[in-house]
Amino acid sequence: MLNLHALGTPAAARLPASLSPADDAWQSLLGDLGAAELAGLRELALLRRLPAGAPVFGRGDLAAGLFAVLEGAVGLGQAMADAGGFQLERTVRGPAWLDLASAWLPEGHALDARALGPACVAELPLPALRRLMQRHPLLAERLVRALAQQVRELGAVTHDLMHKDAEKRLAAWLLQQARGLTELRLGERKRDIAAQLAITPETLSRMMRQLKLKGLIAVAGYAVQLLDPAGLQALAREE
Amino acid sequence: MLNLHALGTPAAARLPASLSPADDAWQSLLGDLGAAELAGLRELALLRRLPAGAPVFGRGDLAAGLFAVLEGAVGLGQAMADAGGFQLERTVRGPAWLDLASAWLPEGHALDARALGPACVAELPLPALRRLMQRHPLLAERLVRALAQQVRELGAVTHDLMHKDAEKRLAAWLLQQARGLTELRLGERKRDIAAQLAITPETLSRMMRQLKLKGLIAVAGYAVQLLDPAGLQALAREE
DNA sequence: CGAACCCTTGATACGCTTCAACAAGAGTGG
DNA sequence: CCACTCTTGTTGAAGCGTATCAAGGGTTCG
Repeated sequence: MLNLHALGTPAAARLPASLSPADDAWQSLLGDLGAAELAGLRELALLRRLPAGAPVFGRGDLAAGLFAVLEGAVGLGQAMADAGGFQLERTVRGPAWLDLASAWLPEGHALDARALGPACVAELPLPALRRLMQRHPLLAERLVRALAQQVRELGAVTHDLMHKDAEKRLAAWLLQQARGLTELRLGERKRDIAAQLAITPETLSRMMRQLKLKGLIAVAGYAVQLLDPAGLQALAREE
Repeated sequence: MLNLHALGTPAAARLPASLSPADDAWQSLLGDLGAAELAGLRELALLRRLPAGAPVFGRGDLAAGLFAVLEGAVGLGQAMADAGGFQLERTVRGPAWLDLASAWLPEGHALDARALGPACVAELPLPALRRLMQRHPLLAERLVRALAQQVRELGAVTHDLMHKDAEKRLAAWLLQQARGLTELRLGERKRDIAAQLAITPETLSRMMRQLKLKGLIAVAGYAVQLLDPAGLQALAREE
């Protein structure tokens, strides 16, 4: 959803050279901000560059700040008992918020987070951010808006889980990933896509074949063509 | 979750008589606030007293403010084509927030809302609230906290839908409703409870019988006793 | 080359829904 | 007061959707 600026960043050309590369990320996370707000964010953000597989935070850890993925992808899920395993629940592809909510709550983080590839993660420590919010009401409002956006998205996810079967969810997911184009490249392992759709890899494989047989898509490895976007849309719609 | 203050309101005795009855509601929605913030809220809130079945807002309607249920219960779901039908997705039992998010987003409300019984609903118009937030940063922070709480709860719901079967969800729901007590009264039709658990009424009936046969609960109509809360907890836990 | 992944495919099992029938109130009107 | 109808909850039988288990083929990498 917020990945629009990830590739081209046409706005970057117009920004003064003094701005750090993370500034575009803040723009796409919080919308347009004034120079003062950006400077404040840049000053208080703790940037961490992580290798693939590195943990970002753990379930139950006390959250000292807000977390965002600036580059790369981070997985949210549950670490398994055996050290290597990781039951993925959602992947966050930068730039996007990773955990906006936990810092405000006493329970700490709800899930484990670990880098899926090399990634750059920012943490905004809560006390400092709070002060910045008091000086810049615009920033506070933008945070509220970002939280509202997350509420909306999570609500849509629960709705889909309750009312759409696997095929419908896959159709909707393909359309969302394609963002209007008719061709798309799967950016992660199919088993991870399956995890996000709350189905098994086997079922995902079968559903892909179904859509192929129905002439709605063409699949070649990790490249997918949407042959009939309108048909997919109709399929994805409920009832 | 926030219903704790709904019945006893032991704090009410300590408040000056000048405070409107809605003040306790604001306290339980936003936490302790100063007199100035409360006065501001009381001034800008639009209160509506609704008869059973009255619509509160509709899917797609532009949201002009934040909505909260002060008294009674409001259902969130989808109105059916035939005028009477209503596919319930979640019920909000006052005092609790009904829709904190939509006002900040351009898409409007995500679901239809209608009173399930006689209810009292408050709307906080966004422009006025925004001004109030700028004068009272504490209020802004409390709103952020409330949104974070919703993100947390919705995340838990999706997690449960993905990883828990019907029996586990029912066990968890019973424990949550009982709030530590060992006896509880079902406050709504069983089919509505089933809708919230994303199962059919038939399955709910069968699951209740299952739990009864396992000796975990005793059921008599709408009265339920938790005979073995620890056992329920163990059942509700995943794996 | 083998080893370790990943994806696919098939057979089978299980959970839940759907459909149909029935019992138990609550209201209504004769 | 008794039929009559509506609504709700319960129960059973059958069927659909998805998971699970097991096997095979394709890559990549040591």
